[in-house]
Parts: sequence; C-alpha cells; structure tokens
Amino acid sequence: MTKDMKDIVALCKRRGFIFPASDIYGGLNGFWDYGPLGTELKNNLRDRWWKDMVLCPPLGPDGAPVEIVGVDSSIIQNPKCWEASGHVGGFNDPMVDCKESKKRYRADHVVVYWPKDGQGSGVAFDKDAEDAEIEKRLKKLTNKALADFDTAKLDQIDTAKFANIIGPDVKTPGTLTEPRQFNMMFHTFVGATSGDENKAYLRPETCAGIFLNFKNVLDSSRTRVPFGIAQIGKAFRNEVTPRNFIFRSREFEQMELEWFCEESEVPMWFDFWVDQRTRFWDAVGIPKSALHFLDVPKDELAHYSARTIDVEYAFPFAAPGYDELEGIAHRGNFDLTQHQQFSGQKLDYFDQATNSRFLPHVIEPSTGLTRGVLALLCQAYTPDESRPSGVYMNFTPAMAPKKAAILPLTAKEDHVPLAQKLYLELREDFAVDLDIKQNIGKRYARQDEIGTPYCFTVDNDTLADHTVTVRDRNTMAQERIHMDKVADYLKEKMK
RNA sequence: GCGGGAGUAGCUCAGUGGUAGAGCAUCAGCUUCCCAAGCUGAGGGCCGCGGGUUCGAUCCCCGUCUCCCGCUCCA
Repeated sequence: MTKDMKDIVALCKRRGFIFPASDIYGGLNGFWDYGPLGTELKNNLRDRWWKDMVLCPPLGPDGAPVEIVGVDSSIIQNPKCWEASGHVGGFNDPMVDCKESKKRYRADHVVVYWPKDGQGSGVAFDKDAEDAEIEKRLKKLTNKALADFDTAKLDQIDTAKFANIIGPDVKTPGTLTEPRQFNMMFHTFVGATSGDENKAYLRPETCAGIFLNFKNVLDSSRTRVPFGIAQIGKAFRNEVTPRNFIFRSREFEQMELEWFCEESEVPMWFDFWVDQRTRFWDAVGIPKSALHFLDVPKDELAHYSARTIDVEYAFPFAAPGYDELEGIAHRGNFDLTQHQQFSGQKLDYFDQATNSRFLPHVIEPSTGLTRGVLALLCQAYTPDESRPSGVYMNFTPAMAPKKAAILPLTAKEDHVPLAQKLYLELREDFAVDLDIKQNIGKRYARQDEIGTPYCFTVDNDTLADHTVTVRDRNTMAQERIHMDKVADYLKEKMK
C-alpha cells in the first residue's frame, strides 16, 4: 500500500479539503485555502487541542489538575519584540551564491583560508569541512600547507576581496556573489506612510505573544507557577522554498503552549508534556507507531534551547524517514530574560510561599495546526482497490468532517420520509449529510472518499420496526440498530 | 535564487500548425432492499497568462506566473 502525495493533493482539491490560494489567478506559491471539508477538519483538530490544553487540561505528574489559560494576541506587535526574540538579528542570514557551481551558502557558514604571505587567492570551505580534506585541497590549489593560512568567516570579509576567493566547490576565484539578506519575516508598515520608522513584522511564531502577556496574565488571572499559557493562531514565514503541499507554507497556523515552571522541575514537566502530546496525537488518529521522537543533538539546538524533542511523523514525502510535526523545547528562561531586558519591564515571578523572585523556565510544546491537518490527511488516506471508490479516508469519528450520512436505500417508495426525519434529528448535534440520489453503492463510495465513518440506511425493515443499518466505513460491515439509538451511537463513537 | 520536468474539463491524462478528446467526478432520468461509482443523457475548456512567427498557434519561439523534483533554506 503506497501513499502518494500527488493522490492526496488531488483528493483534497476534488473533494474540497484544500485549494491553492488565489487559484483563479494562478495561485500563489506557499499559500493555501481550506475548503468546506478542510475547514471542518482543521477546526476539529484545533478545538480538540484547545479542549485538551485549556478547557479540560490533564492531571499533572503529582495527580493535581494543571492550570492553563489561553490568550489570543495580535499578529503585529511592537517590532522591538522581534529584536528581543532574536528574529531580527539572528535570522537575516546573509547568503552568497556561486555563479559557477550554482550553489548557495550562508556567509557565516563559509570559512576562507588566506595565505599568510598575501600571495595568491583565498580558498573557501564549508565550516564543517574536515581538516584532511582542507589540507588536500589547499595543497592542490595553492601548493601551500595548512599552516601557511589564516582563516576568516566569509561574512567578516570585505566584499571587495571576493574577486580573489575561490568558492567552496570551484577551482577559480571570483565566482561568489555579494552577500544578500534573506529575511524570513514578512514586513509591513503601520500607518499610512511607509518608512523605516514605522516598519513592523507579521509574527513568525505565536509564542512571542504569550511571553509579552506573561505579566498581564499573572496580574489578572490569579495563576501561580507552575502554569501554562496557550495560544492558537496564524504565523508567517517567508520560506525560501515552500514545499510538500501545506507542510512548509508561508502562512500557517500554530498551536503553542508555554508551560512556566521552576528550573528544578524542568525534567519532570518535560517528560510529562512529551507523554501528553503523544497521547493527544494518538487520540486524534496518529498512532505512536507513525511517530518518531528525535532528541535534537546539542549542536543542532536553537540558541535558546537546552533540550528539544522533535515529534516527527511519517509523512509520505519524507519516506522512509520522518518530518517534524511538533517540537517540545525547554527554552530555559531565555524569552522572559530577553523581553525583560529589551522592554525594561520586570517580568519576574514572586513566589509567596518561599518569598523569592525568579524568572520561570519554560517548556514549550509547539505544533503546527496545519501540519497536523496534513498528518491527519496522510494518515487517513487509505488506498483500497477492493472497494468502488478505490480509496477511503480513515479519520477518527471525532476528527471526521462529516460524522455520518443518512441514506434512504431507494429514492422512491417510503424510505425518504423516515430518512429525512432521522436527518433532522441528528443535524441538531452532528455534522451529517442526507443523500438521496443515485444507487446505494455510489453513495457509500462518495462518503468513503470524504472519510465519513458511518452511514445509516433506511430500508423496508425500517418501516416495520424502526431499525436502520449502520455501515462502518473501514470494514464495510453492517449492523442494525434502532432509529432512536442513532444519536447515542454516534456520541459513543466520538468519545 | 540556480538546475531539471510540467501546466489541456472539477480530478487524472491523451492529442494535432487548421480554434479539442477519454476515464472518473458533477447534474438529470432510469435501475437497485445494501457497495450496481450499473445504464442513458447533459453541463463544463477562448488548451496557465502576455507577446512574437504564421493566412491561421493548444502545438513553434520569447517572456512571465504557477506546480513538481534536486540544491540552498527550514530559527
């Protein structure tokens, strides 16, 4: 059984899950619109996250209920916020292109070896190049030994000297272009005039809005450490290469929790949240067997993080590997420290019990809602040549955009009125379809393709004893239940 | 941004220098007591967009946009 992204993308478009944004204008790279079914699916996943995190959060490791509150912060904040977070300074990496090798390099990742005697060209290497390899290439290109060179990072070198540098993958000097800034943040202007003084950014992640409101929440909500603040919302990144359907898009939606605790309790809470998040994915239909937990190696950690576990999912485009679905990071107290410094406002927490002040440490389970939707779609997509539709979407009942279809077995006779009655009853509580036209097989197939877990069919027996058949999407098996029990049946299945 | 591939019906694709087809989907009718997406029919495309060559371009050329694959990037 193979899952091909092309087929999944086609089904999403055909059945109204996801469309290219601005489709009638030819689309826009990295942007997507959610159609009728996709919106329901996304909302179901979003609401389930909010319920599990904020409305009905779990019991903590000690058995006591954990406390989490929500915020909904502005997408545009004071630009100083992004200086404090490091996004303005740290993520505008200057890049250089090589006209010869057609490769692109981060300027600070390229090391240039300059001859100490000033004779001949400088030779550039990737920062991770092995000594033996460097020595060999220097010898070949300049006939000098490693000890005859000084080194400097490319971003520290005057561009006037670039003409005399041999790029990392070529043999002649002068092929490297001037460094150019790559800004991952979308910028905009606040107010009617556009100039540097009112430049602002669309948030590249939602968590900053949580840290900015840390003090406001403390002052207004009687929360006490340990506690969490959650937020769901859009974020924007000017990705160099949007790729893999909605996996890496320029506008996306995040679900983030910042869990504030004492430093000494970090390991306990870290493990707790990894466990909780795994349970969540399992509950919405992503089993642990489809996940991979990557303990991010120290040298690849973000500058603020002491430990991060990437929860990766077996996306078809990553096969046979995995790609990131969620990151659970120990951010230390980096964010509060930075915002305290840049804003000049005290953000420390006063603990009445111990009469001490401190900046809490943070555990951040951060996931992409839209990546979650993609994982749900990929996981649900099930080719099955034995059935007419050739495929069905195996959503859990709780996540499925449509919970059930009500089908009169025939369009004539007297099946229709009973089906309508059942439909009107169910639609008060569930997203259900009533489908009367065409033969029953065609209608089952249609529901399979959009992942409706149950079909209730009215037939001749219904007229006599008010029972209907329940047809299970995955097994195609049927059982009879009383019409009055259908609502309870659905409710039970959606737990 | 670079290299390669591709844009024809809602989807997947054929096709020809003389203004277009198939399968599926959609809709209507028929059939059907349960997978018979079976039967009949209908709607739907200025062949991505803009130029150029030509008597004439969906086809050839140029530009542009978008998508896919590989680099680069992914805090």
